[in-house]
Amino acid sequence: MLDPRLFRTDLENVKKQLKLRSFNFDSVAFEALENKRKTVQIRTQELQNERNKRSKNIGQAKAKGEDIQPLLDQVQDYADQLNQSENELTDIQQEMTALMSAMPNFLDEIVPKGKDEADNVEIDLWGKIPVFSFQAKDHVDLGESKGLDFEVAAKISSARFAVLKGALARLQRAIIQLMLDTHTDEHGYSEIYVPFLVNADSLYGTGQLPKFADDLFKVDNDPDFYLIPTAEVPVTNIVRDVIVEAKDMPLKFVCHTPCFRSEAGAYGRDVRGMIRQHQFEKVELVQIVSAEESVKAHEELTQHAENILKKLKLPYRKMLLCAGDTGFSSSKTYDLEVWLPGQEKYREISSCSNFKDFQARRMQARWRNPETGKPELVHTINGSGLAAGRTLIAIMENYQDEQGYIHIPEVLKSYMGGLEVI
RNA sequence: GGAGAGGUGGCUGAGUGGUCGAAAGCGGCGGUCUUGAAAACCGUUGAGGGUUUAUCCCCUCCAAGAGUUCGAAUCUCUUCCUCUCCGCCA
Repeated sequence: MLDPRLFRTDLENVKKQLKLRSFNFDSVAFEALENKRKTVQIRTQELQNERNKRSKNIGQAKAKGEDIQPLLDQVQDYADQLNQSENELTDIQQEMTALMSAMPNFLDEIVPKGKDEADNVEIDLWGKIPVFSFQAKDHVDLGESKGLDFEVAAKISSARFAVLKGALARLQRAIIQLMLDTHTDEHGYSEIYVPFLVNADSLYGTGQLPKFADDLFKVDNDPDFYLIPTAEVPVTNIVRDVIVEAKDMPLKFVCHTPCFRSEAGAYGRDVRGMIRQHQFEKVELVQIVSAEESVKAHEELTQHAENILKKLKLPYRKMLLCAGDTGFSSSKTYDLEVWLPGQEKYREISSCSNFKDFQARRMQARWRNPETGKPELVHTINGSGLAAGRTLIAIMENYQDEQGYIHIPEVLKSYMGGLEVI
């Protein structure tokens, strides 16, 4: 959520910022609503004040044993007026909140213009793309004889699910272990385990609701639960409605969870293989920091994700997303894209975003700044470190040999019980 | 799932219709005293919002929502959560 004060003090800038995101903002209608809000709120509060004063008078008169009937008569006509005014105010406030909840975050000024992923800017390139003396296979062909099974998954569930058996299942687990160990032991994160079903408030807090309900799996319950699309949701919401003490800042969490996405808008995209699934494993990094620290923390968190790719010796590039490709809640996002020999393309394996105070305002997540003694909104930052399913694909494809074997990367061997080749 | 007890400020905890945003204690902050510190004493100490240049002032918030009332932390209803016992269970 954007700061409501911006709408009152600098509406022109709001218009300009939202236009950068191609968000159609009717500022004239908004301003009219805002003016109405002001009038109604002032009137409501005056009426409330009047009611409070008169009620106190009645209380005092009664305490003295005076006749309160004349006072009661006076106050009669207030109830209706006040009630009407309060209802009107509530309606206006709800309308404004609904409007503002649907507005995307402001982009960081460094974010390049552009409409889709073709306009993203490469800012770093790491590793050597492997050159094979044979036709490289993709993970589907490589996995066929090794326990990567889409048919069984389709039978048990549906398309866009995968079953992993034997060494491949273990390899995915090894990848997750490596990530968790690296982030806790070397990057200073605390590991955390969280629920995979969350309530609507949590999804509102991180910005998936109300706008992106179609991307989520909803579980019929009263009240409804949703399967998490990313660990970002439960982990970030830890600080919802919390004022974090300065001594506990920054908060750094690493969390492994499965992620569930309906992929409603992705019919026909990436239908082959396990690039795009309804369920996948991910290790997520989340930082809760002060506004002052947030730029630095975002850079660092992205590097933490990059370190995993480096350890696995997987070639990747780092992209700064353009305006059109940056997510709703984010002000600035780096995508890490790993090289997939089977597709001869770089594909997203991590997305690291700085949400600034956008999620924090929705969540009322604050920290107490010792300099002012006052609660201030935190900044939230998160990124995949990394998506484990896609990491598995990347390893399969980059570490293949002519016979179709997959070699285990050096750093994973200790997690694989000595297994060198699958 | 059944029965019972509860949810009050950073924490403990009082408050069953009328200046209660809320006693008291602890903690925090400021001060007196001290070479310094502790102890003692004094003062201060929630969040959000409106208005304002600012102060003042005003509104809202005692799990959440609805209701009764001139007036609700206090009464009624619904929901959620926590604890205890029983049942079931990895």
